[in-house]
Amino acid sequence: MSDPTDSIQQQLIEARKKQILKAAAQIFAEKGFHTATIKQVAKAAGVADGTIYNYFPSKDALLMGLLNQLNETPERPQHFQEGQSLDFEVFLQVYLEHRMQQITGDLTLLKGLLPELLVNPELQEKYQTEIMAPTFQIAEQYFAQLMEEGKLKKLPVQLTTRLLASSVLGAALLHLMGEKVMQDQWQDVGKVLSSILLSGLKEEKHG
Amino acid sequence: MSDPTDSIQQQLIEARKKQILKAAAQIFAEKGFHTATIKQVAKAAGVADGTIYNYFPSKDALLMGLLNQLNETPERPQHFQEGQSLDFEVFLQVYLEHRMQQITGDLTLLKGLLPELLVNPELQEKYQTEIMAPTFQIAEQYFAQLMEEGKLKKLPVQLTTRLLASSVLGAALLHLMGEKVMQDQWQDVGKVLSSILLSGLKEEKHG
Amino acid sequence: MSDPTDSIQQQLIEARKKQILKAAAQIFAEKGFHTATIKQVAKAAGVADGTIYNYFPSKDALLMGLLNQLNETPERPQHFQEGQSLDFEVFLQVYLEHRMQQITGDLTLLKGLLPELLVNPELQEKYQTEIMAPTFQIAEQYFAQLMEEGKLKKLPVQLTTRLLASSVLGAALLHLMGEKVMQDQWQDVGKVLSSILLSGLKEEKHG
Amino acid sequence: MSDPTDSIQQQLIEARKKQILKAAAQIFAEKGFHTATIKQVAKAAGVADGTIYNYFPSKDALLMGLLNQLNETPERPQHFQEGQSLDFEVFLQVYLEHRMQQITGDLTLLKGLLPELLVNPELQEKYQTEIMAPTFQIAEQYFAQLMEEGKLKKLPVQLTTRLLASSVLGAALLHLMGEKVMQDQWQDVGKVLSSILLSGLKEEKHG
DNA sequence: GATGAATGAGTTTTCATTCAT
DNA sequence: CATGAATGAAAACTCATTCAT
Repeated sequence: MSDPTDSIQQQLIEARKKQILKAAAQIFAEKGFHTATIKQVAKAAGVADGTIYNYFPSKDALLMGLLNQLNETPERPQHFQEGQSLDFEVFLQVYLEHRMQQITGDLTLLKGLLPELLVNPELQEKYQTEIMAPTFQIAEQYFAQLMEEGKLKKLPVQLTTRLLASSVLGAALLHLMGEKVMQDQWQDVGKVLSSILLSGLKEEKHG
Repeated sequence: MSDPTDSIQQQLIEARKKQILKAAAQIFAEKGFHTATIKQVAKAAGVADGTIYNYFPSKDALLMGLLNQLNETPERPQHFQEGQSLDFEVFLQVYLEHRMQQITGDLTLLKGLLPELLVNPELQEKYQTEIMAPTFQIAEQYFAQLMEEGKLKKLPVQLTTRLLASSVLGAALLHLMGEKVMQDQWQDVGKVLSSILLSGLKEEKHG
Repeated sequence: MSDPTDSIQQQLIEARKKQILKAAAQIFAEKGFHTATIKQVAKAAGVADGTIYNYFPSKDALLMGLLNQLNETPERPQHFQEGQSLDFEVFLQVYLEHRMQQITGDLTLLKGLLPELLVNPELQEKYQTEIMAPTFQIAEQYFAQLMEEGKLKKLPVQLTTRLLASSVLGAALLHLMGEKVMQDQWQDVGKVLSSILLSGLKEEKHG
Repeated sequence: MSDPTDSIQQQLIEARKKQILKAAAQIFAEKGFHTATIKQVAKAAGVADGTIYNYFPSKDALLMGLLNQLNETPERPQHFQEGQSLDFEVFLQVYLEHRMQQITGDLTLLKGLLPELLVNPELQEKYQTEIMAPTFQIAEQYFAQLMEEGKLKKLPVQLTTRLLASSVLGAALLHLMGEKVMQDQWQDVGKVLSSILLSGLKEEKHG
């Protein structure tokens, strides 16, 4: 079989990488990518400066590593597939509540990446290809089917999925930017957002 | 009363400040706040490095200055007041289309600020107090009234206004992050978004 | 005419460059290129570390600058031309004595460059093209003519010029490497070398 | 008497040392002493970084080790002794041809040492005492005798031997520095050099 | 004795800021 | 006030050396 020693070595290396990435995520989120220093990350990870370079070739590579980590927990697409058996109304509500909760963690991480994501084309490309595109693709299929079945209004599918994502992303961003109401009532956001997205703001006309 | 020389002096100073801020906005948007250098801003503004420090005490102060500038063109609140005379449906559509168009410029600037906005508490505080709070306050009043009048569903007003802003902000963010669909179909975003926000995604039941 | 201010600026810049190069030559010669630090060069030049980077983009560029400086004092070729009017025997003697004297200064500089010259292809190329090739070209013409005129033996011209240079270079190298005899009797090297090169080591046969 | 185990141990240790020095010679020649890293040497030697430190106390010690190795193959002095039975003219020709061929290998190694040799006094001292001095001493005796016998011109013996060495060293250096002619016609250098050294450049006068 | 991950001192380089002209 | 050369603190990164396994 495979040399078990190798496997253990690999596991140790992976563990160390995760330890460093975790520290990086924390420090980057706290101070922002550029303001954060390798020294700070090293200290947070409990290792020496140089040790980080035994696992990542550069500070930029730490960012990439964080992205890859996001990539390795792609829980999102799965939800859409599970959702296929549910009523859409229920699904959206459940999905958004869960998503809102989850995004807080993700976004603390994203907070460290976002600045670079806006400016660094290489990172942008990676994020688009590896994270956004796959998610949107599955969502599009799901929405297209629902529209086909007459359960949803006929709207431009691609834009609709992006706008759904936008509202979640935007809410999280306001939250990160320190908007008080968004922070105080964060637990209600999923419910209110799903309500708006489902049936709109307008009072429905009666009889 | 006031010494007219002073006034002219003041105007010259203001003009110089604007010239520098304009250059800063451009450079920060292009490269991001940290990657941009004072030298680059100075060159873009057509002045010497040192000159910038005659008008702004530090690089950080340039960011503040940009925020202040945003503050001085508060066209948004006005829209809500104008909207009071329109049908909400029409208003939202018009408002969103206009907002979407305008936000592209704003966000190019915001792209330079956002990183700092996520990380720098002082800046965050300023942005909250001087820009977001006033806008939301007016919007809240407007929405509260519409709900009162039965034109809108009864929803938590504060959260609703934030979510409205969120979807716009999120859309712009996706656009900035290089999302292809959002970029290609940007001109349709306002229409589709207002459609969703008004009457939701769900197919309305027919009698 | 041309703005005299510009000219003064240029002169100041050139003076500063020379000041830094001089310090670099000294420090590189003392400690060798790699062992020398920018801090040491800066200190020797009496400027701050950063100042060096206002004049040279990198430590490597300092080396290049030193080569260029060698290039700007190409006194050697001239000698060959002057030599055309002299008897070769006299010329070689005078030339070597002068060259030996001069090379001590040059080689102190070369001592800083040589290590890199052996290893850095870019530098090597530059040295070949800009310094050696032109010198050899003139020497070749001169020697070819002398051979033509029957004043010198017919030998492969190119190799002969290189070997002439070799013996000077080698002597200087021994000197630099600390060879005692070479150092102690340095003032006689020119004379002995020209004697050997002119009529060889062998005792000439008589009658 | 002596513990045979010790002897085997010693031999193993010596073998390991040679293996490491061989790798060091190669890597130092390729990249130069400072640019080369212990990691690279270790890899080339097929051992771990740390292992090198079981045999040499420091990176500098590797240089010393290489010098010692040169010292252990002192084939040169022997040649002079053999030469005593030959005609000087033949001897010089044969010797130079052989030396030229051999020096290419030596100098590839020297290429790695030279930078340090020019700068590091400790190394310089060692090289002088252990390598150059003995060689020159034998050569001096040989030349002094030839002059005594009237086979060579009376010239300052010490300087003459150094200049002989200089021309060989210089030629090799030009070769290492990438001089094209020297590289292309390397196989002829011995012949031309011996011709010049024997009877000089000047056309001998006839009758 | 062999290993190679961890260390951290030391290096090059950048750039906000100052200040003499 | 404008200028831009000088400054030097601070950052990313390298690598000889150590030492637990």
